[in-house]
Amino acid sequence: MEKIDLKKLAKELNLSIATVSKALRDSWEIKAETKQRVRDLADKLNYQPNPYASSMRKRKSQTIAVVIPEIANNFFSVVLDGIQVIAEKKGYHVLTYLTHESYTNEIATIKHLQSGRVDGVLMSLCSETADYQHLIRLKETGMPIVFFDRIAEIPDCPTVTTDDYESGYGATEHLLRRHCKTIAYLSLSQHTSINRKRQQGYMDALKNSPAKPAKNLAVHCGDENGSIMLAIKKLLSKKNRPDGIFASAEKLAIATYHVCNDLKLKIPGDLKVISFSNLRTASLLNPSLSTVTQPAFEIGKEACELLFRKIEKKSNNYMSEHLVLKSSLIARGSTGLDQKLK
Amino acid sequence: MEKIDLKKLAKELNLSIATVSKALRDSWEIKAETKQRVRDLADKLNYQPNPYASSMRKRKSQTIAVVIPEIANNFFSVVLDGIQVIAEKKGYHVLTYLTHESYTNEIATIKHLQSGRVDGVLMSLCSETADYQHLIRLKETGMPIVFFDRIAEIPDCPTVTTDDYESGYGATEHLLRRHCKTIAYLSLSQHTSINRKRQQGYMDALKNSPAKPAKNLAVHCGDENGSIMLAIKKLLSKKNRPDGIFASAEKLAIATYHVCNDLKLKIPGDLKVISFSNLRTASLLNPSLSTVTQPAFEIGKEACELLFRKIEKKSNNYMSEHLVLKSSLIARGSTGLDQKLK
DNA sequence: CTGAAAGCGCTTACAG
DNA sequence: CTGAAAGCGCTTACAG
Repeated sequence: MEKIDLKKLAKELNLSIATVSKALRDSWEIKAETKQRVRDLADKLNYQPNPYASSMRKRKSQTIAVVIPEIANNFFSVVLDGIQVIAEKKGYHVLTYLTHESYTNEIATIKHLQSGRVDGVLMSLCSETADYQHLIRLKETGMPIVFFDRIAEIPDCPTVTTDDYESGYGATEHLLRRHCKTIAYLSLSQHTSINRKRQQGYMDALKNSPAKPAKNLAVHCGDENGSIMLAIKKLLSKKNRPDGIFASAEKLAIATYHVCNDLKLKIPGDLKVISFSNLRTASLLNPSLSTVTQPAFEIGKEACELLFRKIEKKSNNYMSEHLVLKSSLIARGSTGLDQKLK
Repeated sequence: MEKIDLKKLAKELNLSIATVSKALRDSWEIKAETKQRVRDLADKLNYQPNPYASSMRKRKSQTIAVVIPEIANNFFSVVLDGIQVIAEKKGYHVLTYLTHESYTNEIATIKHLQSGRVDGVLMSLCSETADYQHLIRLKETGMPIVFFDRIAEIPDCPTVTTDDYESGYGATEHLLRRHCKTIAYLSLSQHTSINRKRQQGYMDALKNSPAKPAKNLAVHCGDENGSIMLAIKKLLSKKNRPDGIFASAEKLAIATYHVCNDLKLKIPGDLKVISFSNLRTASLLNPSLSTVTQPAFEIGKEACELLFRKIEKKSNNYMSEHLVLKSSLIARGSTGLDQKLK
């Protein structure tokens, strides 16, 4: 089956390429009858316009890029789902790039994105990223960029985040109410803006607590499974170990469960656990896991909608928007509250 | 910051566009000194070639499409991870399309893919797909297609699957050994080839069983969460309810856990459960879930590698390859085996 | 209402 | 070793 293009349609119809092109785009310049003939043949021969030719001519690619640290992750895969829904509605295509939490990868990807392959970028920083020069450079080429969750604060770049300070405060308060005296805040990396906010919420909640817990324990475990297990094992093996864990990422909670199994520590008896998490099985774990859950699907949708707003009124140098969505705290068995919530 | 293209580089360097282009592609026609000058300026000005212009000229897009039913799913998101790893290594870009289990969406996506937007397609069928005409048409345009997991059997299209018959047999045998008398095989949809194989394995295992379980119970629950819960609730409310569940998809097992909570049925006491699943938290569930786990990451990698082999020797009409990877059965608490496996 | 022509930013066969 | 020219498949301002 040969590839069919405008030229072939034109020849077959005894029309010029220009006329066929206009007919297919439903131009008012073309009379109805001609449009019909053209469309009929295009349908019959299953004509699909070459997107790259149009892209070049129109200088827009109908494509956006999503740059995320990883994909095999409940949070990011659901965000992506939300993004895809909006992009599809707009007739846009979605290219995905994974940085695998590596700054070097992130730089290479962002640099490539200056090529004009996409009309806009949706992005969540990798944990190593502390410097935003590569992103500022991309932005300065006129590329619309919207950050979500792990954001960079760059002028004119809209962001979608969740109420990280409040969630951090709330989760800590929850542990305090559950009578924890020593609460460890676990995070993967200390550099992200999110982490700063969550940890600040945690610290403020401790400060305001009448109970005055003994210590402010913040442990940065790194990003690798090995280092995470090790850090948590070390933490929980001490004789003055914490009696509460506030995990800022799902994998830290999972690792905590495993370590508790190994060390024969009982959750919630010996240790109460609450975690930022989008696990769909949180309520089925043993014990069910108390979570702070971010609205991942909405984050994806909102971020994508902000991006399209930015793409569509590119010239308009309007204020950038910063959307903050609410996470929800769901108390379950790991903090001693095993009422069956639906 | 203005967009920089070959023309600008050429002007700046007092060279022709052709020379600059060749220098950047390291052509032997260009002398070393010129190459250096060109590269230096390109680096300095952060030149990125317009990919769509090259694509058009070279008639390849350096892009592949991944068409999957959903993304917010442990299996598919890990497969995608594997695909991305290989694609990135090859310098290819990855477009993702979700069919959301809808045949209509699948047809529209596949039709679009005839446009030349991508050089190859990696695909897992949606559950509604029973007719392959749209795929055959795409293949006949010369598009390399590799199917994984939910495959279509189409000449010249390589496939990557797992040993579904054997896994179905093995999981059923496992339930029989755990003294189940009536085993329900739960699936989302009955049309997929995978399902046929798994179910065949299940039925043969029952047939060969000395125990002769009372019934051959295969329940097709549909794809929506509502219909799934309903079907399972109905099944487990009967007084001659099954004492074993073999779930061919993770969400069926999760629904089963929820229904058991509602109906106060104990797993594994009243009901034993084993499920195809890529849940990373299977071992932490209450009770831990016995699983048949597919090597999702490898599936993605292998499928992507097959695709590149196909893309690279397009002319060569070689035999299509059919790769079958092994799933692993991990017995846990939900079938009464709670030894802590690591 | 239709068509010739220029051009999007590249690559490559060919001439010099 | 360098460059002029054609062309990838479209779109669009312009002429008729």
